[in-house]
Amino acid sequence: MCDVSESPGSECSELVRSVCPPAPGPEALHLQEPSLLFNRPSSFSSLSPPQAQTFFPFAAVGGDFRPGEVQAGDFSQPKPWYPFPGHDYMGQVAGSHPANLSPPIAETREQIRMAEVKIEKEMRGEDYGEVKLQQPQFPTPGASGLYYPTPWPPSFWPGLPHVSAPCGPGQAVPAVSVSSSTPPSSTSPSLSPSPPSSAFYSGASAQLAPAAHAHTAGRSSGSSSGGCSDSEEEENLTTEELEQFAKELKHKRITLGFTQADVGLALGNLYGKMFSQTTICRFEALQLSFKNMCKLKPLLQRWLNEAETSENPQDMYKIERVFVDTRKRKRRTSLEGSVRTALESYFMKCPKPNTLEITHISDDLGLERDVVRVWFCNRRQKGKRLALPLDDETIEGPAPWAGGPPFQLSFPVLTTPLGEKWLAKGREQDFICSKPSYGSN
DNA sequence: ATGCATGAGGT
DNA sequence: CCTCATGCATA
Repeated sequence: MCDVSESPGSECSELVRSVCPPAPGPEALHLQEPSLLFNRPSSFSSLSPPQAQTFFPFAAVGGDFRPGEVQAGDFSQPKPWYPFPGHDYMGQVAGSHPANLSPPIAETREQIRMAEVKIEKEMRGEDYGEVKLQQPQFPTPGASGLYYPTPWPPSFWPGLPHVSAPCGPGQAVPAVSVSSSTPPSSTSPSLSPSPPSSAFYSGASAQLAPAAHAHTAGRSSGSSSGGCSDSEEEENLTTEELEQFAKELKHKRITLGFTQADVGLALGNLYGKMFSQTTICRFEALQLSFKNMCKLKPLLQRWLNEAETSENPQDMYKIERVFVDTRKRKRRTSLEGSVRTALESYFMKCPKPNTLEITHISDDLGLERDVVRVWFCNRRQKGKRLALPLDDETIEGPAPWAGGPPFQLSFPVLTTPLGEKWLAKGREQDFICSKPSYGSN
């Protein structure tokens, strides 16, 4: 297939051009019922009943494409080639100012490392030196949603072949390079009553270290939970196992009164590798790559085990961890709805624009090139991890965005969220933006 | 919960 | 420049 890069400036550019009207009014979305766009086998609907799982090939999860929230108002320009409903973007106001006030205290090994190794590079004129306090969240036993009835449909495809060796050699998370030191400033501004914050990096890290390289590579038969003797047993987990575990994790976490952030911190406290609320959230929501899920599962499993057996998990896991990141992060760009729409349009036409195209787009929309580039990267990433249920096309035809849909799946569509994401992921499907041959196939 | 960003590791 | 893992900031 052809990759954009191979046909530079050709189709993509044109597409882009056609897709994008002059800067001001790029919104050109044609709202359609996703269901009309793709023929989803009936199995689909039957499988994802209550939660109206969207079969939307793209981020059905939130922000972007929410089939249900399509606002017809905005996009009045019918663009037949645009197969997706416009996502709505709630008034996102960019009025954030990172006001920071606490003295910088680098604590995370990452942060520390970065701080020294990296020093902000490009801050356009206005940079916002922001220091962030990672404020621990209190265990709000109900806050995050006490219950999650999510009846996930049983996934019916066995272990994904392509992901058999999930935790590939690729990027193992360096278990914990926490090693050295940087003694945490054991300040405990938060709630935890007991954490020996020192234990944070020191001991714990060691445990994981091996994991990093351990990667139980191969696909032996997976012992899904206790498998690897080593620290990590991410072997060949099946999607079912992961799904189940994620559910279990969430349930127990909530039951125990922990927030996602708590868990993330706990992992750091216990095993040296800390994670953010975001990551835990994505894990529970199965929004991580299969490989990533496999990698994290063992850690979470351990946390869970400990949390369950511990009499006073609260103490053990709630560790205050407040650090300040000295790094300066570029202020988060808040793209306007119309701009986003335009980007989406471009994306549909060409998910992988080349340099020139990116420049063109950024120009057209009046955005920084980098913003556009990153946007596309993120969009692609999202597209991969979320959905793409019918990636059959990937195999037999043009990418969904390249052409028109109605594909007939040769096998039951994956209905579980996991399946969709992971399948897509496992296939490593690549985007193709050169052929605007709609309906080809 | 998720949008935009960073950075490591690959090509 | 990309992918991927991950996280800050924010809706």
